[in-house]
Amino acid sequence: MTQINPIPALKSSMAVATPDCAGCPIRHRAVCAKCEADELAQLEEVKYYRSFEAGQTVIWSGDRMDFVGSIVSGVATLTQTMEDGRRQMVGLLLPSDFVGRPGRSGAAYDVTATTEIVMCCFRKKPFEELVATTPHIAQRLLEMTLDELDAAREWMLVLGRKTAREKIASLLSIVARRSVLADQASLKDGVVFDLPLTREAMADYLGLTLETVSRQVSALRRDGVIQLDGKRKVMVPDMGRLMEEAGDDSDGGFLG
Amino acid sequence: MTQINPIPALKSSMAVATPDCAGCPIRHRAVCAKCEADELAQLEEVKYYRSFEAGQTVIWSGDRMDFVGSIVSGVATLTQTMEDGRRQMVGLLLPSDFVGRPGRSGAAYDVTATTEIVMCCFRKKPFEELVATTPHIAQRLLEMTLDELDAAREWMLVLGRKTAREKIASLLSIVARRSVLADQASLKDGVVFDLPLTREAMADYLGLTLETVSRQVSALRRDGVIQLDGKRKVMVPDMGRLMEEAGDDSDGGFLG
DNA sequence: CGCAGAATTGATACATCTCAAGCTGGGTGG
DNA sequence: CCACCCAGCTTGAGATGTATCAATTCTGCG
Repeated sequence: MTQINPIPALKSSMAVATPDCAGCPIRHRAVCAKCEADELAQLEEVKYYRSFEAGQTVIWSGDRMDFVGSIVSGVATLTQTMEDGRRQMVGLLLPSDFVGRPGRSGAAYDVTATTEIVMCCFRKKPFEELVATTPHIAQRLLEMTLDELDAAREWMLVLGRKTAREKIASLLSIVARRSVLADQASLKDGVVFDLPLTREAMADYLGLTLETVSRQVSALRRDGVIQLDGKRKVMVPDMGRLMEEAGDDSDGGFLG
Repeated sequence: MTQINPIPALKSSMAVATPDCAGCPIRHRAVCAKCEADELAQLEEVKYYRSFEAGQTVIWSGDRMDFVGSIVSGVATLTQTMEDGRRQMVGLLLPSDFVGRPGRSGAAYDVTATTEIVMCCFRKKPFEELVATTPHIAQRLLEMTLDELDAAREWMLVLGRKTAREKIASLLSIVARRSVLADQASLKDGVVFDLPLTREAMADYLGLTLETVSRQVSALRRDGVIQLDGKRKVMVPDMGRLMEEAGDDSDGGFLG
């Protein structure tokens, strides 16, 4: 089903087409961020690129996983599904995020590409050995896992205690902040970014129905908190206002 | 406010009164689980015990943290609070769980003792150095963080998609499983354990109001899924039944 | 152009929240 | 020793936010 492209056939982005760590767009933020040249060389021996189309499933929960890796470009999601079909997204994977758990054989969640994505994969066994022998990799992996844990806990507050409107505002606010970090967006007087999620995906993330998501997005637009351009582009004229709507303290260290 | 007891004054448990790693009840499950004798010796140099009474706050969110550590006995909680007072519990800390984040100066959450607890604390600075130089500690910390991340993600499903009744059943089921692991409970035909949480704390964990928690606990008792003995002791005659009520797949690998 | 997937909007149902009384049990002081 | 007290808990009745069911209306694309 999932075809393997050791050297990915990319449509547009040539930057990733050359699988050389030096020019990698996520070099300084991914699991390899702390690596020295020799350590990178070791990683390059067990690495390969793989791309997935929008909508494609990267791994099914429970499947054997023979690789771990980083998102190089695009957006993927981590979801959990109950027997009766109820679904909850438990992670939003953006460029530089890590996929997979060293030391576990099977995938714990469904991983799905929501846009076309390119992944930098490492064969699992040798990568685990590198984690054990290369402190720079182990340290970075710990840092990233701790960050993910914080993000998951922030999300628990969103899911457990926030209203539908606050949930939408929280999601937009988080994606906006990460977009600015990745410099994929501009900050001028406002912030503009792509939100590559359908209403249904947003609902799965927020523990809502897609109808409620639609209503609340419309309400935020009516109230001037956000502007929409087409289906995917979001403009936030005033980040402070958005974060107020999210129920977060004033600026959360984002501005100033 | 928080008094320091380098050698804790314990009422009953003499096992912990001697701060010697060899006889430590969490020796094989805590952050030190993988350490060799020499590594333990290094840890012992920067470790001290500290105890907190039930209800006492261990750390306030935002406070400077000069230590990290393990829960030796008792139960503590990690909570997040919004400006308007809404609260969400984001972690339940049981014996062997780790408190604090290496590499961060301030606490991100409120940590509160819900029973009397004993902590094995490590001075933060030297502990961070040990993490950097002792792979066995760094590896174990990564393992534990990954486990916590999984737990947080499981909790996201509970918060986002489960009904009030399923939420209660999920909480009981999780505490029951951990109690069995810690052998603090018996399994015979059923499972018995202490639930050291008030209705309000349960509500904060589950994203419910305390009234809804009370109603659903009563309903589960009426339906014979659980039995209560006093305010804290819970009996589960049939774990499979409880897990069905939680919406989890049949036995989740717990039985058989 | 016209189709299909995605999004919006409306009307109603229902689970949980909110507000408000009581209850219970363990500790305390008269 | 018993009455009181109080935090924690239970129960009830009504309010409300979100889900559910059901049409439409967009939007991109073949």
